[in-house]
Amino acid sequence: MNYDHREVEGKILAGQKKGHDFFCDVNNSQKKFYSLGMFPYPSGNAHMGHVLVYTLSDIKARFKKLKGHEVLHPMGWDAFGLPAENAAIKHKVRPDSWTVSNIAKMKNEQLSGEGWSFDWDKELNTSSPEYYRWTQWLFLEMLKANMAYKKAGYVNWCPVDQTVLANEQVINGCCYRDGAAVEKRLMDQWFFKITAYAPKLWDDLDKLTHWATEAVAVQRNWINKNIGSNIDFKVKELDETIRVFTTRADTLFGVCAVVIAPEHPLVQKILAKHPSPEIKSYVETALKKSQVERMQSKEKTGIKTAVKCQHPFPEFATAKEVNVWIGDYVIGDYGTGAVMCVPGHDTRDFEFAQKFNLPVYEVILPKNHTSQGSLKEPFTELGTLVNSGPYSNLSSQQAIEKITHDLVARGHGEATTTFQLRDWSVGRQRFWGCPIPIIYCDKCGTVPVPEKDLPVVLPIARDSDMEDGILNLRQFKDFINTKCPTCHGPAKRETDTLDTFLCSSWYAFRFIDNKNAQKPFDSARVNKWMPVDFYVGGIEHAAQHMIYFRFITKFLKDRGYVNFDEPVDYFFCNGMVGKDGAKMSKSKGNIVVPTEIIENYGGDALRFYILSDTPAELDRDWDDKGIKAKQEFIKKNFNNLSAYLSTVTNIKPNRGDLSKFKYQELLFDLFGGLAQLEEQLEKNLFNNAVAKVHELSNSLLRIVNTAKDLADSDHATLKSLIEDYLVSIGVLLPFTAEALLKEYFGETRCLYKSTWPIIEKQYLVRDTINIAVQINGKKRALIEIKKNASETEALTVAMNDADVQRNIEGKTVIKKIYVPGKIVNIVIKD
RNA sequence: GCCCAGGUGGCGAAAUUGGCAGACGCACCAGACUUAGGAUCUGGCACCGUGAGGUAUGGAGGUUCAAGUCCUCUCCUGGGCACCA
Repeated sequence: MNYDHREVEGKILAGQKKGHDFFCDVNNSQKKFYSLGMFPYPSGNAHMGHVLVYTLSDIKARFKKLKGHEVLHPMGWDAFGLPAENAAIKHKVRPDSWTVSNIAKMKNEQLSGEGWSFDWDKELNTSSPEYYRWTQWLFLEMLKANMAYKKAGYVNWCPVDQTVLANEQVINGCCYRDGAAVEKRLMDQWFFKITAYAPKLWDDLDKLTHWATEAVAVQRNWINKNIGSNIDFKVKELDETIRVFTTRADTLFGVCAVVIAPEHPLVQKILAKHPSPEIKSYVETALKKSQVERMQSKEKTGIKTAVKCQHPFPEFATAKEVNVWIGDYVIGDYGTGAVMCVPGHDTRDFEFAQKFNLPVYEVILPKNHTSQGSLKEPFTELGTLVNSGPYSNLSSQQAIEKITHDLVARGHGEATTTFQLRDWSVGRQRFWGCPIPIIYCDKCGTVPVPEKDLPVVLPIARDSDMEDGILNLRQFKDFINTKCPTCHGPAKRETDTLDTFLCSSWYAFRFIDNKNAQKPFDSARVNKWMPVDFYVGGIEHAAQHMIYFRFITKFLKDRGYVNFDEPVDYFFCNGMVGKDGAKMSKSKGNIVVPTEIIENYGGDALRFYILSDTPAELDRDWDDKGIKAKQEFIKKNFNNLSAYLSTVTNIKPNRGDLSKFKYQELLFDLFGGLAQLEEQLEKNLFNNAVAKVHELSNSLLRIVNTAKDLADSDHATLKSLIEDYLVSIGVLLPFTAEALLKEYFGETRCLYKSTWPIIEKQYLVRDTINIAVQINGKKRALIEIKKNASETEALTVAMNDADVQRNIEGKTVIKKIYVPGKIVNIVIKD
């Protein structure tokens, strides 16, 4: 047989389609393993990123299956979202047809030749009514728990996509998709109260010990817990209070102004009392400014109001009363949307004060320093208080505690914790998404669609619906006009659809019970199969998807549907696959297409190459020479093993008495190598596993190619060792391994259902070992000693070594160290 | 500014608890077989040095019999967050 990857792989694939090879029995959860790669968006184009992700989930799945686990390795489609809608508008294809044909293309043509062990029985599609019915159910659960609400608020508006964006979709003030500058707009929006879970999401980060550290860091950054104080400044004139948030209550006596955000509710009240065209115009301009503009203008802007507020400790304060300013450097929805301006000890406040000539008070001194009189720049670190009445001379830490305590006593403040995490805006003004199950009735108000009426089915978009280049649920009168579930009078449906991140926030649960028509999933079953044991995906999903996934899990737990806190035990962040030092992209023309690679080199070569050399968590650069070498490695194995195996077809593989086997060295190499391969697969050191397969192959082929005139018993042993080798490397090279097993070993089963070889541990050690002899820490000789050599024996061998003798000649030996089995170190001096 | 990950041959990288630095592969060099080689096989390959030997894991110190690995300081690269009070 001469290796031809098309023939070998084609045969195996053809066999798989007939069988049910990768079926997971979810009722068998005694020893379960859930391996999951983040499911793809069905764009119709599989790329190398997909190849890496699913090869990783597949290696893990195959390995665990051989080790005796019941393995769930499912695949599905994150099928709602903008591209389908854009394609619809551009090419006048129905989004549902576009999606369905892309799924078929990806499933049958693009994601099939890599030898992945997906259980297609568990397939799901988030855009199918069978699935999104339960996404709607989840929305209703949120509503029931008072966790979903609609409010008018400033939202991120993308002028290009004509839609609202979540905070997570705004990158540096621009839309994550098209880079357009995001505007602020006041709109009615549905939100999920994820902030209610901020403390849990924060605290439980400590439980994520098996997550990629950078992913945890991203989450920490995003939730960003700040411990501080809320402090009230009374506005007597308006009988109002401005509450500011600060982490530095110790700087309270350095306040020169209170600055509120343009969005702050008090702005309108101030304007009502003191109408001012200047203020009105400043606020309007600030609100209209996009986030980019607000961030990019380095210069501080602001405007003084006619209103003053009172220091909570007027008796000790230098400024007993300070002006209220409006400044757009204050963020409306962080903290209380108001800050105390302490120019002496905060960089931004300092810039603000410089710009508007506000007084700078020095109230914190660096440790062991005296007053500088006037501050040239803000001192923002902790220190010792000064000019702070009775709090002077306290350390910052002491003062934060004492001042906050005293504020509470006066009713002027409280200790508090603030999170940067904002509520999740889940509504999208988009057609191709999960309809929000809400009906608006003039009589009854906002009425949730009763559960029995789910799903609220998305209407079918016909060509005529897309004529104006717009596709929106508002166009579908039959959809909008409905009856109120409560009073049965005429009513209208919600026309916003749900953020696709909601669809993907619970899909891992549904895989476990994807055909359930009564419930989103069976709780007992999900409790057995979750959390996901191995979750693979890019770091780019560490913020949004992973936060929502965690949030929904915690929410479902509180609602009694699941009994675990965290959905993912092990989160593996794969690196990116680039070419020529750059990200693959159409414009650069450096895209490597997986299907073409499979056609030219084979699926096994692709799998083997994509895991080789670079650790899977790091970015890698595609190299055509690399995959060529892998193809040749596979070919060499296939041809050489075939050549030997075809000469011993009449001999049954049988380990027999290994101690009598002719090639004792092979036993050491093979069992040792397999033990290491096992450990590397366990620890996700995939590039090392590839190297180990190379080593195993080198050892085995050396023997196989020279095996002549052997006794039948030696042939039987060798053949059995080859079988073990094939089963284990089949985790990485399933086609090649399975083809040889079926051809020469009478194997009829799928390789997936085989078992990991038994490793004979007694062959992992040799009778004698080579250890290095160091002199003053430098290697000078290599000696051979018995495995169990005593210290005296080892040192004697070392001291008698010619190289050692030469090096210590004429010197005084001070100390001799023997670390059993490791090293000898002789310390000498002149 | 804050957070995270890294820095080891020409390249991608290996290296249990500190214990022979460079596994495995790419590229390269030499040879064999070939009409041919972008096929295959054999050997070589950190650096300096003819050699003995010396020098090497970003840099500087330290701990230790022994440091890529531990400690202190420092430089550089990549990534994330960011007027978040």
